[in-house]
Amino acid sequence: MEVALSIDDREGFDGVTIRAIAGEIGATPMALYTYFSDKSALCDGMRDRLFVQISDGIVSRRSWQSMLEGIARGAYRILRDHPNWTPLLAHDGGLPSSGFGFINDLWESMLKEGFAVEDAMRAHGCVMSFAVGSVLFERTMMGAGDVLAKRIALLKRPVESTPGQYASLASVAAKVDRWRWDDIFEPGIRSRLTGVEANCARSRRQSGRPRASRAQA
Amino acid sequence: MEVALSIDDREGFDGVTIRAIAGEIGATPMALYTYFSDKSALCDGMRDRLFVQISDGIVSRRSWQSMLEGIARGAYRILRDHPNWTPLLAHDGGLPSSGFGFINDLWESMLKEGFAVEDAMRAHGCVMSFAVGSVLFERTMMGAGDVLAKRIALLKRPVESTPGQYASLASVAAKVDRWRWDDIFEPGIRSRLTGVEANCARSRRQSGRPRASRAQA
DNA sequence: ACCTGAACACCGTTCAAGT
DNA sequence: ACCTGAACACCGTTCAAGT
Repeated sequence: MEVALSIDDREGFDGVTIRAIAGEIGATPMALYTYFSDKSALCDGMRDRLFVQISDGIVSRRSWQSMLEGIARGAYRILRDHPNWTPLLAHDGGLPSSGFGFINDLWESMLKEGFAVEDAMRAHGCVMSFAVGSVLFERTMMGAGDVLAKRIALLKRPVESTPGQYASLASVAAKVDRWRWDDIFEPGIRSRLTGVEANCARSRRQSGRPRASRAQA
Repeated sequence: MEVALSIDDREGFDGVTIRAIAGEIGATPMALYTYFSDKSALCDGMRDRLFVQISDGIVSRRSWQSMLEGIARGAYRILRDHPNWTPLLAHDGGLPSSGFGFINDLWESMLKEGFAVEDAMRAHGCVMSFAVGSVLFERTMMGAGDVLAKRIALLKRPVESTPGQYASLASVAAKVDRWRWDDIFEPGIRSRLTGVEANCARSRRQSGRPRASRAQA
């Protein structure tokens, strides 16, 4: 699994072949079929490892706020550090089983704090969508080149080929090489988290349900 | 291109082979190489068509608000209707050239209305990340099965196999079959859009720059 | 410029055979 | 249970050849 992810990192998702993995661990391609039924199962395993790496970075699990923040930041950071892993997100399979424990704890904590079930999903979705969507947005907007220079070139190329046609695009492209994407992500994730917290408080007031535990907030 | 997207729809992304496309349009595989240099160029073309389909559904381009709302809703709706197209998002290549005109118009309108360049990117990213991230979140959470039943099964399976272990997961899973994801997405996108508008107003006050045109607001 | 058909180097996977 | 090696049906792509 680790070998597969490391190949993905270096060669891209298309480079992850059963033959390549086998070669790297010094075995025959068919030897791997003892451990995975087929390639789709191998991708499931990679998704599993991805989720583990994301949740491993979470610093605190004492409140739903810190868990939600941790899982969102982790997803963003890991996918930014390993852009070639993003195709794993688009694959089928649902939440990997390695994530059941964490998600269960997160939801338990949210429900305990007064979230309605649908509001918990809404909050969870709001924050996580922003995190993984940010990675996709940066890639879609700026391209997925390894070096920033390539991204700038991608955005500037059409502008230069037809001067004046895309004036606003050009004015943004001119600034892009001085951007730190974290400065875009950071206020965004903060804003989502405070918004979610405000919704929780309001939902608690409406339902008249008190907090289960003051200590966690 | 349309044939490629239709195969993607029916057979999944892995089914999109040069041989399959050629067979469907009644030609030899090698005949396609007159129109695409290689498979990566073919994927670029598919991304291009995807963007065109998304922006075709935009109802009004009179204000940056309606453009931003339109592109976000379009991305969400198209990807929900064609889940097998999501892998195209994870591919490299940057913004397809068919999107230059629209994005240029959007940014021009935002800059005119008083957004700083970085704030325009922030707002654009906030709304679009939520839209495409929502699709991914629903797939990651619920799996990508065609039928809702399969999604429920995916979430319920671990719960049933180890009863009581994931109580909160189970309580959410029990409600999932009555959910309409649009009811999660709808308030989310509304909230993002009003938030962005508030930020624009504040940014305009801070810079002391007046609106370029009252009519557009 | 556009299309063909044979060929090449790859891929996931099956199968029969070994330990 | 675990591993091998040959084989099969596929894939993207090259190449020489045709119009």
